[in-house]
Amino acid sequence: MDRGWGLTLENSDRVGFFAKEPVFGFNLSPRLDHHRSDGLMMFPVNSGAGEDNAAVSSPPGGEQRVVLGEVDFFAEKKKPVNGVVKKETSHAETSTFRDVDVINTGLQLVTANTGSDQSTVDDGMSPDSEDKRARNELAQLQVELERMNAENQRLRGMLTQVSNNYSALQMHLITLMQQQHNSRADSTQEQEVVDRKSEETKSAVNGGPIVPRQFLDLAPAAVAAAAVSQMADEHSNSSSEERTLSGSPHNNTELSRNKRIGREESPESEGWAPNKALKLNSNSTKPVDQSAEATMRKARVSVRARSEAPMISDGCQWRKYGQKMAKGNPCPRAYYRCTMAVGCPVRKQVQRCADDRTILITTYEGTHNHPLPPAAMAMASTTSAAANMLLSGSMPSADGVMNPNFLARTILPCSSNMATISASAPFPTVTLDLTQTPNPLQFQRPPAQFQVPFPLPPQNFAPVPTPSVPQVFGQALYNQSKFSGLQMSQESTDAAQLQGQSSQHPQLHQPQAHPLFSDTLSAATAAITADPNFTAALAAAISSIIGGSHQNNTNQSTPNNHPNVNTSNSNKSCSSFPGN
DNA sequence: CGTCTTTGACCTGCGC
DNA sequence: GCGCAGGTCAAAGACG
Repeated sequence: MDRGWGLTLENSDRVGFFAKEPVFGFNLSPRLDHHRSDGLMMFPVNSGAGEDNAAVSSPPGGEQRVVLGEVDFFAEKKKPVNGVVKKETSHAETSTFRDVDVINTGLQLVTANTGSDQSTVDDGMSPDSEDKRARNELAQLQVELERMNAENQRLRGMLTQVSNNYSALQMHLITLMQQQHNSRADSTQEQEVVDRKSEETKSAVNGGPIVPRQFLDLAPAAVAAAAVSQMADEHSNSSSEERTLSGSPHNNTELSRNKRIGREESPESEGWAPNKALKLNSNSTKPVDQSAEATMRKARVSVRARSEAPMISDGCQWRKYGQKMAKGNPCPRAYYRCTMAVGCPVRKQVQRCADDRTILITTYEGTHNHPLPPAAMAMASTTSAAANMLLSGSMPSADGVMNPNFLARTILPCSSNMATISASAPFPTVTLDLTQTPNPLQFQRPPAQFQVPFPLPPQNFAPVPTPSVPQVFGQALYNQSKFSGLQMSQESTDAAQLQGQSSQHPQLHQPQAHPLFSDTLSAATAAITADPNFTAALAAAISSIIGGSHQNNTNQSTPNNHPNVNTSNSNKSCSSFPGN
């Protein structure tokens, strides 16, 4: 190496080539401060500007570059033209070294090139040179593509790991909450009996009615279950005091329902095969995950849309398992369960509205426990987001009283005709009405205080089968040719907005007061649905899905026909349960 | 033959 | 306790 090629690492982020003499017509243009005491010249390649570039490769001719990992060397060369050395443009791009091995590899490439006989180097203008240059660039592009693919794989792996960790942490949190809840249950129960007797005595003395108290559901369920049960309790006519004590109807209901759920969804039972043993084992303690699942199943999302079809296509596979005539509705109600995976707990009920039979009411319940096809993801994620937010938002206030208005504002801050929350139903239900005509004045961003400022989950990646990942509603939009771009762009926009709000408005974290608000994934997804633009897109997509197969439906929301979204405090939506 | 739908029976919660 | 209503099961039939 008479030419003195070498590589110098001055420090961790500074690297350059040095040479004793110009090589192959390249003017390495060392800066004065890069001359070394030993006669070598230092050519830093760590600059973003063009003047500090010092990269060499051969053959000369055209723009040459040597790609060393993240490093992109551009040559500043002087090409003889009619005996005049003409300086061509050069510029540097990324020059951040990450791996010395990569640097060494690149160095070998450079030295190998520079070690070739100069006679083999043409003037860079011949067809061979053009072809070679093109091949070089193609090879470089391929290297870059491989590097990007590797990076993509790495990011996907990280995403999967994060999702798994999130699920594990969530389950751990629920378990801890459960243990803490159970540990306090005994002492609390005794204390509540004392308190109750004290209150009864007080009421008897005052002659006033006994005010129903809000008790935590002492059933072995997560706090979320308690909160939702409270919600149901609040709208029940009977006194919660009786239920809190022994043999309360409500707790019997919970136990019975959980018992049924345990029969249907316990890990021991495969799929929907009945499990008589579990059915009879009414005293068995149900696992925490079953309680959580039971809680999730309580929340429902009802979608009203106009359709002549017996069922809207949401991308999932369903199997009908029952049909009943509901009171007050001449149209039968059909019961479906998801058959895309064995044991998927998601069910839906389909029924036509009694008032307007062109309206199809689809009520979703539960969360898919399996990856969803792209066509099903939009529907799934949105309904699950609504359900999750319903559960997360159904937190008692400091005084223990539920506020349904808070729920309505939280889930769909701008919803009025579009979405309502029925807390009086046996299950907390969010109803998305996609049959309304639009009101452009209502398409404004929701009040900031009702937005949940959490970063968005990376839902644009391949679906990761995490049990708690919101999956229920609306992902039929996802990747369906008409709407994939719509939803993805909306999500990214919302992600940026939400993240920005998160950093700029720390007070918006107030809803995190309850542990379930730490469920950032669901909350974030709920925040997406809280965005009127998203709900509009959702409504448009669902309507279009329906309309796509039934072109005769003209009075429905389309991408150009957004439904209304504003606030409603309606406590009694036109749900799919006319009898309620 | 396997899958899906139909449909009557059964279970459970809740109101009276 | 009884009846009603919602929800589910499971056998039977239909279908490809």
